[in-house]
Amino acid sequence: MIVLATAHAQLVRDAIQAAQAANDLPAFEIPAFEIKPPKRPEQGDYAASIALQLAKPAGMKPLDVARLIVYHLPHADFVAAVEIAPPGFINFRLDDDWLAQQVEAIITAGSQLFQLDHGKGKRAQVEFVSANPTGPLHIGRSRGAIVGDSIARILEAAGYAVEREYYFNNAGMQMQNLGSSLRIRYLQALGQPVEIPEGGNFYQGDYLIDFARQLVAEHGATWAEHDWQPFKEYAEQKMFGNIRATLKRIEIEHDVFFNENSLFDNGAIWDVMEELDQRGYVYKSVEWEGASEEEKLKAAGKEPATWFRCTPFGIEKDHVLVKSDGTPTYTLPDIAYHKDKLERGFDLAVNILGADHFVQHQVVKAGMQALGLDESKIHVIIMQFVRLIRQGKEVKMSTRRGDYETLDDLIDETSPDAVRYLLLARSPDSRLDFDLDLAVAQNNENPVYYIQNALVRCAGIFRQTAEAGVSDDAVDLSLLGTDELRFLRKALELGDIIEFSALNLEPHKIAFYAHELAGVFHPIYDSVRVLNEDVPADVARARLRFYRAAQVVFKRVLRLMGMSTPEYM
RNA sequence: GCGCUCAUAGCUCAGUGGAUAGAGCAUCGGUCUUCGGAACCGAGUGUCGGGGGUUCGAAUCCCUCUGGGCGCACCA
Repeated sequence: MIVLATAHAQLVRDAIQAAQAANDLPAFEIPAFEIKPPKRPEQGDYAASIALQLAKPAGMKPLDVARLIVYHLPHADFVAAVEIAPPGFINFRLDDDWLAQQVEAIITAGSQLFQLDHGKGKRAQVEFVSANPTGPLHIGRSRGAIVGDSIARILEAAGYAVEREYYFNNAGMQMQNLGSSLRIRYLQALGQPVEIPEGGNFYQGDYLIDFARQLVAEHGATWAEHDWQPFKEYAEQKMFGNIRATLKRIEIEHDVFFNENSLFDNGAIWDVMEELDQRGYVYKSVEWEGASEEEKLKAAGKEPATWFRCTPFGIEKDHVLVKSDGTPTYTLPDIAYHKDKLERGFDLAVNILGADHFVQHQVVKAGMQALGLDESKIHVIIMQFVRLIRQGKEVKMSTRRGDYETLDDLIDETSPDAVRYLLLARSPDSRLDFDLDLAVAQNNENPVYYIQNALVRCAGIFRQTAEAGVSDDAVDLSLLGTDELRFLRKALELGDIIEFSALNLEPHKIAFYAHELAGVFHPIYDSVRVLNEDVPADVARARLRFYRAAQVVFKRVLRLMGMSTPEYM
């Protein structure tokens, strides 16, 4: 099937070139331009403002440019009429017969509807979640999880071979604290009078009490003399099981779990260090080169550390690669990790990060440039935070203490579909308030139900018509009315939406589109009946066929968002 | 203080150079009594945070001010 916005744009581009070849228009480079459905129906189905843009380079009036473009426009079967509107808009109208025939094209495409070849032969990687296994996933991670997986789905629809990756760290102090915390819970489970110290870096969550009970059930008291290490390993394994199970509930499964530690084991971080050094981006000092007097005073007396000179790449200050005690910071393996990504040959590597990691990603990109790598393949989506609202008040979240809201809790309270939709339906740039009461509400304020109800209504028609023996074989699609054609226009926009979302990595467009599509569907459902004595048999059959196509479109859209496609609710 | 980001209808938000700025919810009025009413139809609402600039054209780009959020570690 064709993507209409792109197809129209190609017609216009061909027309401009033809006009230039005929010397009707002077030679100039054709600028990037957009063709999209206009706001008002009287302005056609697709509209272009290119003639206005070209007025200056062409040295002509916009209206004259528009006339020339229209004159040279090649024929296309999907175009019924082209109109010029002052001051120079070109408005296209879709052909009704062609539109009606798209019912068959949609049904044939099925679950592969608007499967594009934009990324054909290309490999994309999306890295998301990437939470260290120190506790269950909490709400703060959930938005990135949904957005990351949705981007992966859209890239797949655009034709990319996509890998979902989870980057984690199972070494370091945090994990040691986790092991120590579990050890105390274990001793408690054995009845020993030990307490988790207040205020320390211990994990208070109840999940460790559960793990401790399981540990006692499996090993009895035999671990009582062990230090934190085996406890850490046990906790880590359990935690990952927990995290993966949670993610699976919202239809997220990663292909690769990348352990940061492997970059230490194979020496990759030291290779990167050496290369950065050779290129002149490493130095040893107690403070960074541009340090203020105040900073120098603070650093006085410290042992020298190893710094990454990243200010040449527009970063405000240099960052430490290796601490004075000889251990690397997070920055060094992170640079090595992204180098590894690029060397694995991905054409596109998308990284979903929280707003607090903004500077860190800049440093990593600087690292890529310093290494002479093509950092343009790395795309970072910075997400603003999610705020949880209950009864109009913010619910405070904390990973360390036990009183936080986990993603599991959220799914239990609402539903996987509500979580997927509500966390997706917002631009990543804006902060997201997740209103628990609204998400729990089973009423029409919740867009999830409005969208899925369209599918349920289709299923209802199919059940009833099957009983009544109405067939939709070999129907005459020209019997479809203007309402059905209106829905088809909107349905065909899905191609534009997928292409745009994939190109700009903006998955929230799909969520808004889904709601709009449902908004076009429901009024039609009311007026365009199949089983009604006033409806002639051949019209009923054509309409039934139409609803089959509608179901295909809704299913495709819901699956692109990782949502279920119910037949009953 | 510096960097990033956000500010659009009563509320939650779309809209990133084009035509008269749009949805949903809420509010008010109506349909209907059902191929699933979790529905449909109709009505009103805007100093696009303020100011300046670029442009034939700005919610959109630039500057500036105000007000939120997030960063500005030898943490990850």
